[in-house]
Amino acid sequence: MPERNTQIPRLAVRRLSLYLDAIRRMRGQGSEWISSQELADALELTSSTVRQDLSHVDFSGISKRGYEASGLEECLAAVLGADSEWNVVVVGAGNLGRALALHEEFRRRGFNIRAVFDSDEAKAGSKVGGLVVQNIAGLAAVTKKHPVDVGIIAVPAPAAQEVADALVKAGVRGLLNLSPAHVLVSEDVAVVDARIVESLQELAHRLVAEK
Amino acid sequence: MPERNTQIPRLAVRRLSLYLDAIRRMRGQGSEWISSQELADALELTSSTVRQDLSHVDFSGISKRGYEASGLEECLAAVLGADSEWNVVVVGAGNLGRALALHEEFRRRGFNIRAVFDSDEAKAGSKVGGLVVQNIAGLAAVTKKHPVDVGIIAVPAPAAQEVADALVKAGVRGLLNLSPAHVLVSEDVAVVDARIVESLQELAHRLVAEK
DNA sequence: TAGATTGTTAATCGATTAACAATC
DNA sequence: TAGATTGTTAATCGATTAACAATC
Repeated sequence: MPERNTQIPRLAVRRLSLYLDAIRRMRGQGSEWISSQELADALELTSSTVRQDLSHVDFSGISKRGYEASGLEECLAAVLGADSEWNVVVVGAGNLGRALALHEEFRRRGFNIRAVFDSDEAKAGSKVGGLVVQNIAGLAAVTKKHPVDVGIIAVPAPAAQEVADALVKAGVRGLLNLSPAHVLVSEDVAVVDARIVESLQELAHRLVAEK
Repeated sequence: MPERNTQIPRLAVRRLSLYLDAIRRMRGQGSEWISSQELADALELTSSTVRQDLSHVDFSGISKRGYEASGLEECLAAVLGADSEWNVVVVGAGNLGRALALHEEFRRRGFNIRAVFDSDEAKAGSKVGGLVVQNIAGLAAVTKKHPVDVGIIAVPAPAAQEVADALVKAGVRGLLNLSPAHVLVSEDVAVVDARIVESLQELAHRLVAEK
């Protein structure tokens, strides 16, 4: 059962996700007990950071042994919603949007792509895996029929804000923004920016600075 | 001319990239002078943060007017390497790898995809845009002929480390890791993790926590 | 038991924000 | 000139790390 009253720091949440992955991998290799030091080594963190992070979830380790792997996995999965199924729509049926809609890793983790939208009439009707690309105008009708948890914004920067507005208006409360644009939303909506272009630019900066 | 002696904090570098984008957009709308407050408003930051960040680059604003837009754009582009052309290879010719290889936004920003690799013999020979997918074994030969600045890791998590090793061995000094795995590299190599899956998981967490 | 590892407090470090003199 | 905005210092805030008593 996750702690409900205190909210977990954003950066800690990110790491909990990494711990969950690492624990699953270690369990696959036969580990039944995992120490904060082992997790730290796998992710290049300090054991202190790991223990601080885990103090935010309601699962206790045991002195001398560490954390019982399957219990911690279950607890982290619950805190992160990784034990649930999520309904996701992708807006933008370009290369990136189609790739994400087909991304096996998402489905494996419970993120189920239910629909793909595009504003381009020429794209409407084309297939992405088992789904038919729909005109963005049909978004509200879809969310009305089946609640959508997350909307992935995979359109060029200039269109990102209007797509965000449309998703929010349709009742979607979680947005993953893959465009480089900053989108403004009301505060009851969660936005995470993927910042792929900025990541490349950060690499370029480091390569420039190195010289 | 960028400051060379003091290194810019990682989070500030990320924001410089956002400022550059915002400035270009504002210039496109006719702005010739831009204040720290305008940039802050566009990105939901404080003007104080913007001024602190800009103090890391060698470009002065002017009291009462703000920053001269074209000059600041040029300066930020230089600091970030956004005024250069970069040679990029993609490893992994799955949905995501192919999408990134074809991503127009990258080319527009000077990140030129020079080759696409995959370990799957069945994929070798297939086309991705104008490029032919090559077997990963040919990586070193390619980097020997033309220096590669950045390698994009677009393979499933279990293969990420060996791909990173291969890229580093081939002399690539910047890695963009799109897999959820943590990769270990020597310290003269820059790695940026895209963390797309973790971003979705963070959204799921917020939706769980909200209830 | 002896020793390893947790959980937690306190210290450190770094990033953000506030404040304001300088100045155009 | 008067007022707006920078550049920078100091204060605050938050995140990471160190340290260690508790304990299995």
